[in-house]
Amino acid sequence: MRVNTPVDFGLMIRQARRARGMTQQELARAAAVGRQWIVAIEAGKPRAELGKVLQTLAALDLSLSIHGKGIPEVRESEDPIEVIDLQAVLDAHRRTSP
Amino acid sequence: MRVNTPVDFGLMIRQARRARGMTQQELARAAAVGRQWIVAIEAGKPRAELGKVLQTLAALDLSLSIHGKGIPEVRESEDPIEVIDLQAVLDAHRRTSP
DNA sequence: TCACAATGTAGGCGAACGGCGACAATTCAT
DNA sequence: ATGAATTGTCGCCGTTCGCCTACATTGTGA
Repeated sequence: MRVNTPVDFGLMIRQARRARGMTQQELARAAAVGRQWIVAIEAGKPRAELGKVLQTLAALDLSLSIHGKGIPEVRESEDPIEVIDLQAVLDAHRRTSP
Repeated sequence: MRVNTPVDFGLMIRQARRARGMTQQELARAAAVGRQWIVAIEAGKPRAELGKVLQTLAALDLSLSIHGKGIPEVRESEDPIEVIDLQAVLDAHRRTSP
């Protein structure tokens, strides 16, 4: 889902936290932040620091993607998809089951 | 592309800015932040405030998406995806590169 | 309904923010 | 090679952060 504002982040974090049955206290510990910081970010605090936001998303096993002109779809270092020689697979299949 | 750390944000912002032929000064004005703030965020400052980061992405016409368990794929109000006639695209491709 | 957990709020504290101006360093075109 | 544009760094300053403790509020289950 797209996130455009700090309020969006708050809603998403709260939703994901609840989906995992976590309390604010638990999430705070998992993300290494104070409990009131969770309260604040879930309320959409715009001046929250970026690093803690990312820590929190990670603690919730959420991932962020960025899109737009000039941004490649994937990074080299990102887990590459397996390369398959479709032709070879098909050939092999034809040989075994004609 | 996935972004996991503040450094990732910095790289993406710089890349998008250059892809648009903008100077740090111009981006700073467009995002309503100081020029030194752009310097800092592009360097990966972890304690930058969330709101300004989002302003900057908006100024670059970049969009953020969040994914994970408990997060719906799209929001009701989100702009619908373009409908593509795959068959037509494939037909055209076959004609140009048989 | 009642008690307890979960969540939201307030004040105090040291630390860091981000804007600004000024200056160095780097990049780039001519 | 040289000069301008772009980018990076420094210090000052008022503001805000985020953590903490403690207390108010809301929610939830027995």
